[in-house]
Amino acid sequence: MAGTRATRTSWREHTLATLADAGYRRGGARNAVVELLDREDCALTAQEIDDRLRADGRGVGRASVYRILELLTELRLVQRIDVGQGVARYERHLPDGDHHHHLVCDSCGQIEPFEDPALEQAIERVSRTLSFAVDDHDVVLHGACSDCRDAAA
Amino acid sequence: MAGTRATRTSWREHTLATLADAGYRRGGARNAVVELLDREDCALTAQEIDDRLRADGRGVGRASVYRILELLTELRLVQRIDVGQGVARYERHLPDGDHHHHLVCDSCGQIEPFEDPALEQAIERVSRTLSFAVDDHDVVLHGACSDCRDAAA
DNA sequence: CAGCATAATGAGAATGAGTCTGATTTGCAT
DNA sequence: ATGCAAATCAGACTCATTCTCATTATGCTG
Repeated sequence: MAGTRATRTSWREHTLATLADAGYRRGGARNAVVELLDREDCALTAQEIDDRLRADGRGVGRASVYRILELLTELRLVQRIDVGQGVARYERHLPDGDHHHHLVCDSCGQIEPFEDPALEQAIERVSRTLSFAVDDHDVVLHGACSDCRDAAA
Repeated sequence: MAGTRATRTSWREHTLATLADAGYRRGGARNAVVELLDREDCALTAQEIDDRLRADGRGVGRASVYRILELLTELRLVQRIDVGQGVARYERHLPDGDHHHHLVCDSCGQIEPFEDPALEQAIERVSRTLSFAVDDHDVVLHGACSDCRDAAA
C-alpha cells in the first residue's frame, strides 16, 4: 500500500463525532455511507456509492444516499466535485488540509488527483480580493491522460 | 466601462470562419446561436439560450442547441462550464486569452466572473509538471455573495 | 440553373441523475 | 418500556440532456 496508516483519528471517527455534536442521531444507512467513503480515496459518484453498498450486502435507498451526501456536504465533511461530466462526485474532506484537485481525461473520462501548494496560495490570495466570502474552491484541469495522448498520436 | 472595444475580428467572425475552414456547412440555427453568444458576456445555460432565441422570434430546436454547443465546444470556440448546479453553462472562448473564472453564490445561485493573472500562472506552471496533456482548466470558487453574506449575518 | 448527396435542423421520445413523497422503522430521551 | 421525532426506503416524479428519424437546406456538379 501507499503510506503509513496513521489512523489515530480517522475521517470516519471525526465525521461521526461531528454528526453527533450537531445533534444528529445515528443511522445504519449513514454509517454505511461514511464507512464506504472512509475506505475510498478517490471521488465517487452517488451511483457508485449505491452500487458498492449493494454489493456489500448493505443496500441503501437511493434517496438516502443523496440525502446523506447532501448533509455531509453541508457540514463540510465531504466535498462535492463536478468535473463536467454531468454527474456529481463526492469524496471525504479532511479538516487538516490535504487538499487536492482533479485532472480529467476528456477522452476516456479517467479522473486523477493532484495537488500543488502554489496553486492553493494563488487561490487564497485572489479570494481575499473579491466581494464574495469564498469558503471553498474547485480546480479542474481538462486534457488527455498519457494513454489517450499516445493513442491520439 | 472596462476596455476599448477592439471588435476588429469579432468572436462571431472568427467562429464562422473556423467552422467553414473545418468543412462545416452554414446553417440558420447555428448562426443564431453564434450570434447570441457573441452578444453575451456571461455564461448561459442551454435553457437560457433556447429561451432567448425563442423570444427573438428565432426558435431553434432544443436538440439543435445542444448539438451546436457540443460542436463549438469541441472546436474550442465556446467553453463549457459546470459550477455544480446540475446545469452546464456555455460562454464564448476567446482565442486571445481574456480568460476568466467564476464565483458561485451557493445561497442564491448567482454567478460572477473574475480573473487573476497570478492564478493563471500557477495553473500553467503546475500543468507542465503533470503526466496529463492539459489543454484547458476551470476554477470555481464557492461562497456567499455580499447580499447573501449580509442576510446570513 | 437544376439535381443530388449529404449536412443541418427540428419535434418529440427516451434516458438518467437527482429530488420529492408518504409510509415505515429506528434511536433515544424519559 | 413508551412515544415522538429523526432516519430510512421504495417508488413516483422532475428536468437537463441525448437520441431518433423524418424533413429541410447547403453547396457542389454538370
